[in-house]
This record gives sequence, structure tokens and C-alpha cells, in this order.
Amino acid sequence: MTSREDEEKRGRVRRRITLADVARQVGVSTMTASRAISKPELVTPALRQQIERAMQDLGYVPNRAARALATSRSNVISVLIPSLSNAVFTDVLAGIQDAVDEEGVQVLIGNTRYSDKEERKLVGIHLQSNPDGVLLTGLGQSEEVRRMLAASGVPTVSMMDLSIGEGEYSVGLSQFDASYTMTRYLIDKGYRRIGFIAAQLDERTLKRAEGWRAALRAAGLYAPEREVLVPDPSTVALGAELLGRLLAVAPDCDAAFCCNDDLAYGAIYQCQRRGIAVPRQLAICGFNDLPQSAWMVPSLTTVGTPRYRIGFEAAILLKQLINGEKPARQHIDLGFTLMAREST
Amino acid sequence: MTSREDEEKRGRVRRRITLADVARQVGVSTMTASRAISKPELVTPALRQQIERAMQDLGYVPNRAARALATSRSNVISVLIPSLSNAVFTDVLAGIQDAVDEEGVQVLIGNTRYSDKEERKLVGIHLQSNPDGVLLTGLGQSEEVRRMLAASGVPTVSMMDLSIGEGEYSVGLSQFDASYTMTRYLIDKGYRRIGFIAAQLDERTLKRAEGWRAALRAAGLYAPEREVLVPDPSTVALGAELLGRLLAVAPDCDAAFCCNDDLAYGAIYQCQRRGIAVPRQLAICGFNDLPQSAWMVPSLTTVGTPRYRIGFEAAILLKQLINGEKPARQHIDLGFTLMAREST
DNA sequence: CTGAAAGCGCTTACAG
DNA sequence: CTGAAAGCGCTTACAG
Repeated sequence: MTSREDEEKRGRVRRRITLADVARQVGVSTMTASRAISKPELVTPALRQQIERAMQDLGYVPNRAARALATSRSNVISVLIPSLSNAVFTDVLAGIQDAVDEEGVQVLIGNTRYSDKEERKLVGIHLQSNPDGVLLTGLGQSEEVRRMLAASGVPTVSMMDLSIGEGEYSVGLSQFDASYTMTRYLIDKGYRRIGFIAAQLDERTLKRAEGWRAALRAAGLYAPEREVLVPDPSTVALGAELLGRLLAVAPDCDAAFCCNDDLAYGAIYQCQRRGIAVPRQLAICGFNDLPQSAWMVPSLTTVGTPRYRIGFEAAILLKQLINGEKPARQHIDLGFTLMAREST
Repeated sequence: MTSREDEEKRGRVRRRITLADVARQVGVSTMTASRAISKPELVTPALRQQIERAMQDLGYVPNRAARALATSRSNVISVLIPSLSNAVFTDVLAGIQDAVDEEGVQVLIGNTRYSDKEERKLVGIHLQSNPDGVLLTGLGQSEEVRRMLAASGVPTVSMMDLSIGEGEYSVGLSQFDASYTMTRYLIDKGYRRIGFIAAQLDERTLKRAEGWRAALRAAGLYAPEREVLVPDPSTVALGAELLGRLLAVAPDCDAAFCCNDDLAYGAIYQCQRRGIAVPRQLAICGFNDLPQSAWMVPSLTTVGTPRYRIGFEAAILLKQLINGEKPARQHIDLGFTLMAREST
């Protein structure tokens, strides 16, 4: 204590309080102080109280880095998502956080911006933190990412889509089936010239495009000119523009399936600006069922996806792997829900 | 090498490659290997190349915890935001990420969920990681949070609002002025019975309410029954409901100022459902200018806020503090922009 | 139930 | 330009 005060008076850098300081104050060894935290049942109640008291008084804050180094358990999990501005992934994140919350696990969030290169870079960086596990978005990781992850031996779970690999783990839904189902619904409702609007063109989007094509082909209604696919980031503004493009190349469309809700919002606004009645003249549907979709006018027909639960279940699965347990299932299909509303 | 292979054959846990492994392989000391990373100019080019080669071959991944422990510099900054589902804060986050990207700084994200208690808890947890700096949202931290932060000696910058404290640092805008300006604009446009709809009731919202009141009072137009404030989380659905409530208690309103864009979207949808013409019968405006606001029909009058830049500049300011530099300004006012559109 | 001591994987002032 | 050695702050098998 006194030497510490001296230091401060002399203007030296304030040294952080360590376990040793706490132990000295109470007159026990550091290992007993350590145990008072990690295995409290192993230390006499009276002693434990004194130690806890001293930690309080001194304002002791454990040093994670030291603990991680000593235990080679970081209590960190790494999460790689393609976007933070897309509500889909912040919902996934919320599920993850809730699943690991009480355990003192820290979630390291990496934003890959839909880029394989960024993902590669982030895996490298995150691996430096020795994560106990990694949560990945999608299945299409680059060879190098797979190699790094395999070499590290860190358990990994993929989110959003369903894998079929033996040594792999995934939690999600079939993007293809969901899209096929939506398209089938449109056909059953009587729509015959169904366009498809997509942006970003990540793996999920491409699978949705495949689902749409397959359903139309099965019904003998597929027409390639009715698909407008662009790699640009998905926004409401882009949805408005792409609907314009779709109608320019395929003015006879009676429905437009947008690969996500943001694009659908833009498409609906575009219709409103042009005086096109939705759904009477043109039906519009989206994908994901963001909160706004149920409330806008007209309300949006879309596919509900269990994003929060995907994050939650993926984190649970990862925890099992981290603890060396054998999970009941390697691949967890959380399904989807068709939300039929006014826009179709 | 050989002993390592032995270990693997015997099925032992695969040991992580360390700097010592790299050094041994090349035949140098670990400190030279270390320097090849941190101060490459201090090691002979030929040697350096050999070392880099060995790191590649062995798949060496530095251990952040060990480095943090040795240097007492974590290269981590902690960011506390109240929500991840609010685009406002993901924009702030994007600015922060971009500002610290290349430096190998890791951003620890804490979601306080608008709760002082959560914030307190998160500060404690994040402090365990020895962050080099902390970025806080808003000015209203609890006494305990201030104490913990002060005791840790970690540099701190507040985001979103402007502080006036001497030893404090902040980057943001005057929420009061922005709201006052919007209200003044409505008055100038001829609106006389202007309601206010707010949710969440965090500090920023309350300051916006104050700005609205002040402008109306100054014009002799303030009427307390025209304010509807609820603590619930802000959503589009709630905006629709609150507009209903406002019109129930104050049916003579000719404008409704929503404390953020989400509520405004809901309010506009509510009007559309009820056949209330916007802005002819009721003007609606929001706050923040989210991407959709410019595209919806009618487009939304709102206040543009420099969220990305707030995050970016706050991170720059924090870096200066971390490096012991004296920043040019303690408080950076990034202002706001009135976006007058169709809805008013 | 408690303690002495070694070790986790890095970095760094100090010599040479 | 390179190295021997100590230290960062914890934890843990092993004794007692």
C-alpha cells in the first residue's frame, strides 16, 4: 500500500492491482486468493470473505490475458458475420450473446463485409486471441480459411445454411427450399410471370435464386429474362432501381420476388411512385421478414427466418463442442415460415 | 519438430506453435524472432526472411494474450453502445472499425441494451481485458462506471452527445439544437399544433423532447397534451401505435415530430391505414435520416446525423489519448442536417 | 484447506 | 545486429 502511494506521489504510472496485492493484504498466498475466485468451495468461508473484501477494497480487476495464458482457455468465441448493418446478422448476434451471456464468455465480432479476403484476414487475427470456438456465416469458406481453422484445432460451427459434411457442424435452414416454397406459393396464387431481383449475390442469395428457378422450371414458367441479379450491396434504394430494371426488360411481370426485404421495400416504393398497384398490377414479396414488413402498407409477403434462434442454437452447439461433448445432431435445421400478407 | 510429431502420433493434444518453435527451427533466439515481427528493421534482412519463412511453414500464430501480458498493452479498445439492432449504432461502429482497422486493434463490442446496470457490468468485464481505451455512448454514465473508469486510468471518449466537462472528451452533436431546429422548421412551414412522439427515453431522446418543447414555448405554441412519451423500445410497430395514441388525446395535431425515423415510419403507415393524407392532413417527421427515409413514399423529413463520422472521429480522438498526445479539441461538434422532404 | 514453485508465450532493457 | 534472463499476472498438479 504505502509503496504504491509513494509511486503515485512521485507521479509514476499507477500500477494495476494484482492478485498478489490482494493476497498480501489478507496474508495468504496468491493461489488461495486465486481459488477464492475460481473454486470458492475449496477455501474456508471466513478466509474467502476476507479475500473478497480485500478485492472490493482494492478494486481488484482480474487480468484476462494472464488467465488466458495460464489456462490456455481464452473464454473468447469468435463470430464472423458478413455485415453489421443487416438486421439479419444483428439478430443472429443477439441470439449468440444471449446463449453465452452468463458464462463470462466474450464474443469477438468480425465483420467480413461479404468478402472472402476479409474473412481470411479476420480468421487470422481472431486466431491470435486463441478463441475457444468459432462461429462462421455460411458454408463457402475459402480453402485457406478451412486450413487455418483445421490447423488451429478450434471447434467451428456454420450458421445460416445447412451443411452435409461429416466432420462439420451447422445450424440454419435450407435457403433453396424456402425460396422454392415462396415461388410455389406465388404460382399457386395464380401468378405466372414471376421475376426475381437480387443483390449482393452471396451464397444464400444464389441458393434462393436457384430455388426460384427450380420452382418455375418445374411449373414450366421459367424465363431467364425475368431475373435481375447484381453484386452491389443490398439497399432500399437499390430495390427501387432494380424493380425499374426488371420492368424495363420484362414489362409483363405479374410478380417480383425480391431476395430480401430491403430490396422489396424499395420495389414497393418504386411501384408507389409509378402508380403501379401492389399487388393488383404487380405482386411483390421479400425474404427474411424484418420487423417493418408486417407494418408497411401494403404489408409485405415474405419468408420468416429464425435468425435469433440460429445464433442461439449455434452458440449452444459450439459450447458443447468446446466442452468436448458429443452433440445430438451435427446439423440443425431450424426451418422457415411463409408469411403471406397484402403485397401478393 | 520430431518431438512434436511424436506427440501427435501418441494422440496428445496438439501443442500450439510458439515463437520458440520458430526460433529453434531457424537457429536464433526467441528475441530475434520476436523482433522480426515487431521491429523488423533491427534484424538482418537475410535472417528476417528465414524467420518469416519459418513462421509461414510452421503456421505460427502469435498469442495475443502473451503479448498483452508482456507489454501491458492489449491493443483492444472497448466500445459500449446501447443497441445493435439500431442502425444508428451500427453506423457508429462502422466508423470506429474503419478508424482503427489497419493498426491491429481489436474492437470489443458491448451492448448495454440501454441499461445502466448492463453498462456497469460490461465496463467491469471489459476492463478485465485491459483495453487501451474505452468509447462510451452518451454522457449519463452512472457514478460507479465513472469511478471504475477513473480508477483504471483508461482513456475514455463519449460519443453522440457533447460534454462540457474539463477532463472529459466527447464527439457528437447537440441533440437539443437539432430538435429545436426541426421544430422551428415545422413552425416556419406553418404548422401550429405539433405533437411529439418518443420511445426508449434515453438521454438523447429526452434532449430532443426538450428541444421540441423549447421551440414551441418560444413560439407560444407549447401544449403538454401533445407529447406522448413511452419507455418501450422503439420500433416501427410502436410508432404506429403511438401515433394512434397521440391522435386520441390530441386529435387537432397538424404535425407529429417522431423522436426517430423508425417511429416515423410506423406513424406514416398508421396514417396510410387510416386514410390520413401526409402531409396535407398531418405532417410527420423523424430523426436520424436512416437510408430508407429518402425512398419511402412519402419521403420522410428528418434530421441527418453524422453517425459514421462520430464513430470515426471518436476513435481518432481516443487513439491520440492512448498515445499520450494532446488532442486539439476536447469536444468535437459534428453537427446535423435538416432534411426537408415530402412528409412535411 | 493452504502453499512453494513452475509455467503459459511473449517482450525488453541491458550487454556485447 | 543478436542473445541471456527476468518479468508480465495468473493457475495448477503436487505436497503437506
